[in-house]
Amino acid sequence: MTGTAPSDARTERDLETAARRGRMVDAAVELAATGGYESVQMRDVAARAEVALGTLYRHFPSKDHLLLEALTEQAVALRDRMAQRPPEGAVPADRMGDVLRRATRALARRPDLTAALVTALTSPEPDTAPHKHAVETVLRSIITTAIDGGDVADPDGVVRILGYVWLAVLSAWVGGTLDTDQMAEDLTSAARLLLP
Amino acid sequence: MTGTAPSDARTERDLETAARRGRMVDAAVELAATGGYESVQMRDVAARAEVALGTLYRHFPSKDHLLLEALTEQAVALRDRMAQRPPEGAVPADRMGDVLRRATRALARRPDLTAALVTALTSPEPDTAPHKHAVETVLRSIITTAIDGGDVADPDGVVRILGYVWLAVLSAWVGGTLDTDQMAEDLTSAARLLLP
DNA sequence: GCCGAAGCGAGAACGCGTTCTACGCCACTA
DNA sequence: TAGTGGCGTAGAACGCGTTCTCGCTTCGGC
Repeated sequence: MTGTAPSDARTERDLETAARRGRMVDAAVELAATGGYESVQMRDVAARAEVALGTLYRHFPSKDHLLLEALTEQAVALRDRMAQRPPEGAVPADRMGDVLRRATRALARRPDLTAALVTALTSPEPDTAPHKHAVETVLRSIITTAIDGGDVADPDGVVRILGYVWLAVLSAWVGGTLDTDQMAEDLTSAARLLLP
Repeated sequence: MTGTAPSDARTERDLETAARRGRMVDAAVELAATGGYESVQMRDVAARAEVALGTLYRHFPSKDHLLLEALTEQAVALRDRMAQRPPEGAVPADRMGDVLRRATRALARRPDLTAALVTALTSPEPDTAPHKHAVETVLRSIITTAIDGGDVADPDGVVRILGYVWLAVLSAWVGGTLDTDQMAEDLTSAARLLLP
C-alpha cells in the first residue's frame, strides 16, 4: 500500500481482514456452485481463499455458519432485486406468484449452489439459529411487500405460513423429492389458497 | 436352538436376522432419546444391539436410513393411535387442531428423540428420498382423515400445504428457532387459514 | 461330502469437520 | 526498547460416519 497516515492504519488493517473474509465466502460460493454442499470442504475453501484453516475457523465457527453467511447475502440480493422491480399483478396472489416464479428461476439457475445453501439452512446445529432467523426474516419481508396493499385478513399469519411453505418446498427440492415444476406448482397453490 | 424341522430352518434364520434388525433400530431409538442426533453414534448402536459395525451397515446404508426407519415406525404408530381414537371437532379446522395438539404432545414427550428423527428427515442425502416420501405420505394420510367429511375445497392442495407447514415447523422447533407453544400456534393458525 | 454365496464378527483404515500446537508478524504501551 | 495481545500461517491431531479386509460359520445345490 502507499504511505498512509497512522490514523487510518487500523482502517487499512480492517480492510485487509474484511477482504480476507470476503474471499472466504466467495470461495465457498464458488465451490458450492459446482458440486453442492459436499464439495464445500473447509480445507479447499481455505486454500482457494488463500488463508490458513485456522483463519477460516476464526471467522466462521463452522461450515454451516460460512454457508449461512453466503445465503444471507443471496437473500438480501433477491430482496433488492424485488425492490428494484416490484412484483406485478392486480391482487396479492398474483404478485406473490410473480415473486415465487422469479425467485425459483433465480435459484434454479445455480442448483448446486442453492442446494448447498439450503442444506446449511436445515442443518441442526443450534448455534446457527440466529443466522437462520435472519434469513427467514428476509424471506418474510419479500413476501410481505408482495402481498402488501391487498385486503389480506391476518397478513402476519399468512406471511408466516407462506414462509414455512417456501422453506419446506425448497428443502424437498434439495432433497430430491420434488422437481422444479412441482415446487412452483405447490407454491402457487399455497398462494392461491391463502391470498385473495 | 432346539431341533427343528428343516422346512422352517430358513424361517428361523430369518427370524434371527429380523430380531437383529429390530435390536439395531431399538438401540438407535434409545440412544436418540437421550442426547439426540449426535448421541446416535454408529459404533454405539452396533455395540448396544450386539452386532458388528459391518452388520449394522449391511442392514442400513447410513445413519440417516436407520433413523428414518425409526421415524417411519413412529409415524405409523401415531397414525394408528389417531385411527383408534379419531380426532374430535365439528369442522375440519377443529379436528385438524386436535390432531396437531395430540401429535405435538406426543413428540414433545421425548424431545431428544424427536429432534434426532426430524434431523434425519431433513438430511440432504439423496438416497433417503424414498424414506422421506414414505414419512410424508403417512403424515398426509393423518391430515386427510382429520379433514375428511367437511366441505374443503381442493382438499388435496390443502393437505399438501398443511404437510409442508408441519414439516417446516417441526424442523424450526428442532433447530431451536421455535418453542413448543409457537409451534402449536403456527400450526393451528395454518389450519384456521386453510380450513373451514 | 464339497463349493460358492451370503451373513456375521472384529477391527483397521479412510475422509472430512473441527480442534490444537507452535510459531511469526505487527501495532500498541509502559 | 522490551513486552504483550491479536491475528495470521502451517500442519498435526482428534472424532465419528463410512468403507474395507479377513476370517469364520451356515446354507443350498452338485
